[in-house]
Amino acid sequence: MEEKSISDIIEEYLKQILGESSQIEIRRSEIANHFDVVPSQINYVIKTRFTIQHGYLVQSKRGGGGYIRIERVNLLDNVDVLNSLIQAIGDSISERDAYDIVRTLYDEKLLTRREGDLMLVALSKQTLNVNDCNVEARLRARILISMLNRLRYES
Amino acid sequence: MEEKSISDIIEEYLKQILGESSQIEIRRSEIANHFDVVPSQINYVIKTRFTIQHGYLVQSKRGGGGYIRIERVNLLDNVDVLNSLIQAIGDSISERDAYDIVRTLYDEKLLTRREGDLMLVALSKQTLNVNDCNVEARLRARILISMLNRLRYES
DNA sequence: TAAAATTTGGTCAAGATTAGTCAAGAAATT
DNA sequence: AATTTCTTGACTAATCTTGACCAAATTTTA
Repeated sequence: MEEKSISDIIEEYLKQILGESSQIEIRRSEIANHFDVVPSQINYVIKTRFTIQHGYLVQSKRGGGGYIRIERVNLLDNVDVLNSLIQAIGDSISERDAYDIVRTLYDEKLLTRREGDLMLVALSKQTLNVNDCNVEARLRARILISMLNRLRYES
Repeated sequence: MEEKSISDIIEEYLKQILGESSQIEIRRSEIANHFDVVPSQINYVIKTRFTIQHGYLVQSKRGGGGYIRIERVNLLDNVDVLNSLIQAIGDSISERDAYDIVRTLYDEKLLTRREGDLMLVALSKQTLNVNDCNVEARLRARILISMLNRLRYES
């Protein structure tokens, strides 16, 4: 609510800019300077909050004129994006990453809250309750991909 | 009658704040400090008094900027139906029986078509893909029961 | 043009900050 | 007296912050 971490604030800032155009290019050091953090914190924010699971593609370039480009994408509409998402899932996915994907679909209004919650409880560690974490993650991947494919065909 | 425990007092305090907005975010250490108890007592209060059976959803985040979020939800009045279904499922259920339950809920208009389909793909033999049939049936039961529990409340 | 210098972003690990778990003992209730 | 509930704290886990070191691209210089 009130005491947000600086990472949360940087996330909001970037998303606010992204609200105006669907793609932005930033200079890492500028953002870091603006929020008075070390440059690698920007990498941390991007790595934890702007993944494909969240519905973002990120590209970057080093050297003079370097940049970090963040692009907002649609997970289900675009076949390429959906494929890269399924590729990112692979045959195994953590509870956290699965949660992020469902959350993104909900944010994009592709799921109702009830549908999203039904998916989340089916993917939760508590429900799956498998001793072996690898087995659990593989099972979660199968369930999630099955559900995504169902959504894909029905939309 | 008797003295209130400190857990009761913390419960009242949280519910009072929840009376103003249907969702609150607290910092565990702040509440613990305010009532002069160890932090884990807050977990105890939440675990015993803010369960889904009581009509609350709880989420949390650790690390800097961490929080515990408590949300009040509206319990629906079809709880009895769901309870008896959960009873009937027990700790194991076949694909066929699970299908029938979902179908029944759909016919009773407790599920939309999409919700029902999402449940079915998550419960199918093909998705679960577990060698041992008993293990599979127990896993299916856990998933179905978790989903039915989600249907107990709205929004 | 090739090497060197400069300018950018990337990785990783240690430390800090927050919440979660569990079990033992105390207190209350039956 | 037995059982249940509450309280406490040691240990665990997740997340965030920082900085040293690495890699790539461009620009400058020999």
